[in-house]
Amino acid sequence: MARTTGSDGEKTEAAVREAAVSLIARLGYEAMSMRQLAAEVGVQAAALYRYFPTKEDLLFTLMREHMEGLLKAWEAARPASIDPVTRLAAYVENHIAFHIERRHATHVSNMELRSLSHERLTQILKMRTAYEKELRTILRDGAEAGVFQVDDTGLTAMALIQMMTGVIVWFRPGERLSIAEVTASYLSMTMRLVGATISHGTARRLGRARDAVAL
Amino acid sequence: MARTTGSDGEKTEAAVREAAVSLIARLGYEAMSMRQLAAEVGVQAAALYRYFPTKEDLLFTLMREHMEGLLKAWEAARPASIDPVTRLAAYVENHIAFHIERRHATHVSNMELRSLSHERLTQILKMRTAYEKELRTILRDGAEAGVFQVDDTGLTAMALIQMMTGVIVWFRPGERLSIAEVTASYLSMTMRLVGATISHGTARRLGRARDAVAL
DNA sequence: GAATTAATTAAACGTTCGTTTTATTATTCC
DNA sequence: GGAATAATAAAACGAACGTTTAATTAATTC
Repeated sequence: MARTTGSDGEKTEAAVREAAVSLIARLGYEAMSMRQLAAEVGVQAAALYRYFPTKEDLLFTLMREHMEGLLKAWEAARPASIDPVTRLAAYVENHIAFHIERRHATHVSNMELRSLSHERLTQILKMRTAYEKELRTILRDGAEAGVFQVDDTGLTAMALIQMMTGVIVWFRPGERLSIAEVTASYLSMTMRLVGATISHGTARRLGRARDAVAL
Repeated sequence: MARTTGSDGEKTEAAVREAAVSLIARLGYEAMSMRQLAAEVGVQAAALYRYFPTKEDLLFTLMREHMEGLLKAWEAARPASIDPVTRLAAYVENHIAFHIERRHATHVSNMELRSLSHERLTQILKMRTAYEKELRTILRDGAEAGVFQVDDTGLTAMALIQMMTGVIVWFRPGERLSIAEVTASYLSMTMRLVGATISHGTARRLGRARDAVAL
């Protein structure tokens, strides 16, 4: 047989991406076979090669789009304010919301880096570094303004990112805690960790987050 | 050919473990072939099967011994004191020291869980849970004694563990920061994160840690 | 120093892998 | 409605995989 009734390139490609993220997150990139992926999509393995020339191209595409999405999400969420506390709060909220919504894709982007070619690894790491630099800038500005107590900006940024991203390891939607509760907790942990001096405006802001949890 | 001059089972087994940890950490469990591992040890692939009946047995052995080592290290480091701040400081110091010294093995134990059979996964997770429970107990005791300000003991424990273990992702010995500096920074971040009330004795203890960094 | 045991090599087994080739059918275009 | 094109199936390719079997040699035992 050959082309099947109702088949459509765009639909198939979208289905491949979705199935690939889920399968790679569950089994790992090396452990997932192209035949397994094809079966999940309901297609023959050869059909996958119409959309992605190699298995690694598929992986890279998933990772690149995940990182591009993360950078775009932060661009959209980045506040106009220059207040470091406000900016840090926005960064934390955006980071947690983005990663909880994309648990599988985050898993893939964090765990399968070693399966990329050197050149592509560099591309992904460049995007990641740019994203992390945003946090370091916020921390440095806050430290210089005297509203944060931070020993080492780089170390603190890494610690915060590991802590926040780690939420995808244990968080399961619909269990004990809601996304809003988790976000509020991570926000207050972050602010304490950086020794944030709470201004009047900030206190009102954090108070609102806490009220939301109480609902 | 067959048995080689000077060959010895114990030496070979130790070499296999060592090479396996390093190769799996670098390439991933699925991506590492038994032939590759054998070549690294300087032996034929079939020789590996004298020590580990299957590839998965090898992985499981590495993970189990890593987790057993972690639990034993904490048993040895656990202070007699009932003061939550002292206990938390000991937990953080032990955790970071243990994981920095075993970066590769930690990588393997954290990243390759999905390659274990269900039964063996359960065994490893049981050990991990027992270890994490120690931290939750410290946090709960501290919260009940009023020396820690912690919203949610479980969530805080996970956040701290992710933050601390994450050190192996970016830390490289011999670069900008020493192990002592990193440990001291993580200790103070932890204490701020849990909102620790610093007593006189604790202040002296943390002060000593800070002095060590200044060396 | 012969017999036994431990450690290893060399070769092979069947399976699965990523990928390519070729053929076939559905859809689109004019 | 015929031609062109897009989307797929089916089958095959060579390579690599984990593992097993059989043979061989070093070390140990008595």
